[in-house]
Amino acid sequence: MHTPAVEADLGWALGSVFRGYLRATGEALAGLPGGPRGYQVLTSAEQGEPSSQLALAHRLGVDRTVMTYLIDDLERSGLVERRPDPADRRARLLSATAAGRARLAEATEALRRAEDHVLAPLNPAERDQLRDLLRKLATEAPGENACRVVADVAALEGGSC
Amino acid sequence: MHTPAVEADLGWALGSVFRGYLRATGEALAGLPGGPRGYQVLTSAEQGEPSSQLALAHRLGVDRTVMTYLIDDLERSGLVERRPDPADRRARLLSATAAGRARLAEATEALRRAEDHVLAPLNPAERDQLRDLLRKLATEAPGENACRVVADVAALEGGSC
DNA sequence: TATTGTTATACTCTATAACTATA
DNA sequence: TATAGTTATAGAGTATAACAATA
Repeated sequence: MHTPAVEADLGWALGSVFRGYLRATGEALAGLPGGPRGYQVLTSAEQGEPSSQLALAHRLGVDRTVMTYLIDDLERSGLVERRPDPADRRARLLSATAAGRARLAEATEALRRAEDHVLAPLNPAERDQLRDLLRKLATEAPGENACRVVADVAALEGGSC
Repeated sequence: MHTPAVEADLGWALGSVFRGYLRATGEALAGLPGGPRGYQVLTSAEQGEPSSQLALAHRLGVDRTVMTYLIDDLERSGLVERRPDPADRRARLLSATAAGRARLAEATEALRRAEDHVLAPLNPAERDQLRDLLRKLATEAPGENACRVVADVAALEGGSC
């Protein structure tokens, strides 16, 4: 065959695209603490979503300790603020500062250009297709959001989480 | 808006899908040295592609030192063999052993089931679409295969690598 | 007793630098 | 001199465990 087997592997393609995305956005988000992850935290903070650090950590697929470090860096840079949640004083409410909102706007624009670069081989219709398919997969993936992450082979073989 | 901003981010979707893929395949390929990466190396070795470790490392997006460790583990498990290339005795030719080919066949089947699990939210047509789009993106990405990986903002802004 | 967040620690993965052997 | 591969070392990123505060 002409196409080597590795190039036909879904995992290879996925990893390859992901690396390309991280490289492009790493340049676009240079200086923003946490890179793409920091951007996502900043986005969430700016939205003022009433989610705890723990809930946000789950959505972003990171450990809660990693979330602490991420927010530490963003707070040190004056982009976000932590306040105790009046309703549950164990939890912290995250909010973006004025500087954070400004930085987010810049980052969003830089990110848009970087994504255009990454998606360059696809035409506009294909780009929309890819975004839709990935979003669908990410939001409806079994075990990712619907269920909690459990490394259970039986569940994997089963079907409904 | 109802859909929180993070879920609309391409990077979030890509990372989320990639994590789900790694988790599912991590279970499917349990015991195979190197996991998905080891599978890709084994695949390449079985194909008998006349590529050096260095060339393979580039295709897989890893450092050449990582490739050494990967092959070390696969060789220790008796799945692949290294032989000096007669044409260039600095280089090594990789080949799969009988055990390696058998293990690859098992792994391929396990991987197929894991991918079905990961792609469960998509219908058959959508799965094909996603595979095609990712493959197109991975093989035609600027700076990934066509050009060498260089962290050059000017090139990024430019267009042709 | 369970949970949120933090800290300290350890581990894994990956990259850097120096080396050998070939070219 | 440059390149393929290896090794040792260092670094980034991540997870584990113990702790404080609160529920």
